[in-house]
Amino acid sequence: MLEKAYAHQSVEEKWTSFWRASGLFHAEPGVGEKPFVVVIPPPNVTGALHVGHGLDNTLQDVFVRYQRLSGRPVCWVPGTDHGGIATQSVMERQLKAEKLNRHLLGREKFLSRMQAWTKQCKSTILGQLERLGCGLDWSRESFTMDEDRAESVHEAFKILWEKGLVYRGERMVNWCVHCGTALSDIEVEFEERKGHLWHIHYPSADGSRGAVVATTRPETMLGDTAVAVNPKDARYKGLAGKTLRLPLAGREIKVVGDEYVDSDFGTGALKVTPAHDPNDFEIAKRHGLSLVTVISPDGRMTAAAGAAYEGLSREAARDKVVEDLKSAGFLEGVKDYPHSVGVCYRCGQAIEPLVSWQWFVRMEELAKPAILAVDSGRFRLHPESWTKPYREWLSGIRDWCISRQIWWGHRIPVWYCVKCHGERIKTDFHQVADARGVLSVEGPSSCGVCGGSEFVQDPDVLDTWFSSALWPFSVFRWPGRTPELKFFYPTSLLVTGYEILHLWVARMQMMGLCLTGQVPFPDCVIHGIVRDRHGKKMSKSLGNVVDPLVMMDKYGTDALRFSLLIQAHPGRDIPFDEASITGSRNFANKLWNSTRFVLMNLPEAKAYGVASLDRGRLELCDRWILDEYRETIARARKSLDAYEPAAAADALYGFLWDKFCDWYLELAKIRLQGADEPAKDVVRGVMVEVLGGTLRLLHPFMPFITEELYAALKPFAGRQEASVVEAGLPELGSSWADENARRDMAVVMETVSALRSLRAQLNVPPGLKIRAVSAGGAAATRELLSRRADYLQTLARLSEISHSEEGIRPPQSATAVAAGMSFFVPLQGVIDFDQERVRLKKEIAKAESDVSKLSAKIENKDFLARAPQSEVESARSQYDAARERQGRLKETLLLLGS
RNA sequence: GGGCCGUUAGCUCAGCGGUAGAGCGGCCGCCUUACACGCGGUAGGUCGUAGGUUCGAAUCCUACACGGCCCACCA
Repeated sequence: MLEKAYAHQSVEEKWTSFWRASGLFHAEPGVGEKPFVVVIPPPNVTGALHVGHGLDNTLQDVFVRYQRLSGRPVCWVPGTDHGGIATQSVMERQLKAEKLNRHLLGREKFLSRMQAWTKQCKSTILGQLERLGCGLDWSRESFTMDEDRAESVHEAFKILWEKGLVYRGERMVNWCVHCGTALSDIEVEFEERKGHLWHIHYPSADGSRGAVVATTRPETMLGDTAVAVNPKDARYKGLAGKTLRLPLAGREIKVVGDEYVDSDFGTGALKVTPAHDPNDFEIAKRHGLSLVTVISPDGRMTAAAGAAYEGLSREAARDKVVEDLKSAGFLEGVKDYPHSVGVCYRCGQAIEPLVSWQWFVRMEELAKPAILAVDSGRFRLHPESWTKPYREWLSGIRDWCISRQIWWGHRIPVWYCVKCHGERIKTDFHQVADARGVLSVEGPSSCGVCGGSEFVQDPDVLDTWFSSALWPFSVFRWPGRTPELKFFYPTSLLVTGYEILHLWVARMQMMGLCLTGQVPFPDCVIHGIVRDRHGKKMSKSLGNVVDPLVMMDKYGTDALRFSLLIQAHPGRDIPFDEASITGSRNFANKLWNSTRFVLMNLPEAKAYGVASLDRGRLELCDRWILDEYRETIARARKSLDAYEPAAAADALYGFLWDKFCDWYLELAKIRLQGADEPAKDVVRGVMVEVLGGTLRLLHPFMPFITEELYAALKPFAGRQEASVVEAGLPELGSSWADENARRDMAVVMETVSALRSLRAQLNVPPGLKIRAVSAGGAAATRELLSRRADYLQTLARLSEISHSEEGIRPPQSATAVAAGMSFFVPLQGVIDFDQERVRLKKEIAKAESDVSKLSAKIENKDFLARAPQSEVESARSQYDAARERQGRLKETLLLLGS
């Protein structure tokens, strides 16, 4: 016998090890039909999983288990991502705590510490995924930086190199002075920050007035090499071509005319700092201006900034420049000026645009097939509303900077001959123009140009997203023509959050198309972010982070999963509240107890179910629940097929609780507590069928509890499967649809509700059984209620119910009106007639409002003429019912006297 | 500056062309032998605003307002 309440811990442990040993989620290439294949978005090895991972992986598990349940083999590939900058930063923080840094340690030692950390982190993460119940194919665990994946990376780089799609170029890149590396454009986030706009006077070299420029970054003036004005700006007519004297530096700079300058902004004169601003860099190219680099990659001022500033941080230099300008009389004004600042997506520090030599991937050519794929429907996003932003991003794409000046990652497989380039190649790599690299993984033996034999490898590593972009095929050991690749690729579905749509999804599509000629996955489910209960993003600094493990310990994994899933409407963020987990925990308990109830009523192990049901013995509630069950199966399946698990979860929740437990089981008790064995067997058959099927449908959402309960139920269902996922999806043919049962149950339910409401409002003691006399009504309704008097008696707690042909109201009665009938309830001594009058008046008011609304509708000529016939008929019968109800209520009130 | 999404009961959200729903919270009453992680009852919305389409609109269209997000090189 089951415990009284669901105790999740032991159940979870039991089934976790069962699944691991079962091989249920393992597929072998070439065996059977092609499986449903999903690759996990590999979590970074930076620590533990958060609740966002919980959502992402639960969703995948739902789809995977749903497919498995429907009989299709599945292969869900687990793995982790080395995480580049993010992971290196974690390690650097650890080192700092030990008063160390990576340079003190050296590349070798640093990397071996990284490996150790990664190993530990991987096992934590994979363990947590298992704890979440994820049906992963553990035999296929991959890591973006293991040997097989390294081979994929090298091959991808080689193909891109050979196609001329990867190149080394001198560009202005987004530089993070904190992380010490270049970043791609999409790794820069923009934040609105408080700042100032300074107006600085640049006098003319000939002693005339010159120009005033506006800037938010005064420290960069030390690197100015021009001032630009719009040639159409009347104020500055004739200024272009003149020479100005740069304050503090004393250098002479030219004024150039450039259409880029917006005359309406600031003073209309723009200081040009080509080495530290991307727009200025472009202006400089157009006008052949020189570059003066005043900020170095470590964020400090260079010698070129002048002796007074050299070595100062950017921030300190700003203060000093402002002060110096002020005392020298060049500062014309300053005002508060909030503006957006680009910051590093990993550390949040302001990005410094710097010019250096980096590796890039030409994107335009890669994007074209990806655009085609989404336009032709070969690649679909869910919800569909993400298609447009995705498409537009692809069509405006710019080259991707893939080199990173960190150590943790795939080293760029390019080597340089020291003899050809000189010793500088070893130390000053990023400043060496046009270095000619040789593509090689292990290093070439001799230089094709000079025959030299000393080579140095490119010191940089690839952007972590480069290896991520290959993930859907690298996990199957592409470029090897492995059986796995052949069988499992392309994959079936990708599930991920919208925040990495560009960073990851788009790049997988592009790389997949370029390198394998196929869309790596035809469907992509985009989910939202898990936020705190007020809709705020979770962050450590706000202290609103929810730890999924704590939630699992406290409420159970199924409760956590279900509460996330039932809120995971397509593409929407989820406001996470502990209260919603409580609700799901309660649901799990409801499921547990309803199964317990069913089991208590199954005396012997035999194959109960729809197949062995004597249909001739079914009564109203049986036919009704089977009809509802049939509809629920259809709705849940339809929603799951459309990748909308929340709608499916909602349908199942409502069915199990509100229909099966609150109505069916209550009515089932009548026969179960009786002595008619064949009747009991009918109920048992229905209960086992409906509950068993519901457990199966719920399994993708709540895998643990459903395994446990199904295991307990299956001896009574004639089932042998070791796991519920092998049991198949429930099905019920159209012959089980039953409009009559639906209609009749509606009458029963309406009547029961009316009687219960009457009892409660008149404070009839719950334990007291009351008598009811019905009057009026259609013959069919009367017949139904008399046939199913047992339902009314049980659910409304009636001692008896009789019908008065004459419609005589017993004295001292309260009256309920439902289903076109009156129900008189004699309540001598219990009833308070004042209260009864109030209650009736309230009901009359409601009925009157219904009547007037409906009469307006059915008297509307346009409605009658143009609305579909079925609609008109339905409105008419609704009107009749409301009229009838209104009449009965009024009559009753009249009898009571007002 | 573009684009996307949202605005429905006190809170969090479903519904997306036929007289407004759920969960939580509130209130009233119940330990009715599966479940107090429960049961019954009940209050509470002119569905952001203004127009339009339609016999009929929370649901479709157009503006606007207010949130949020994404993209964009405005000092």
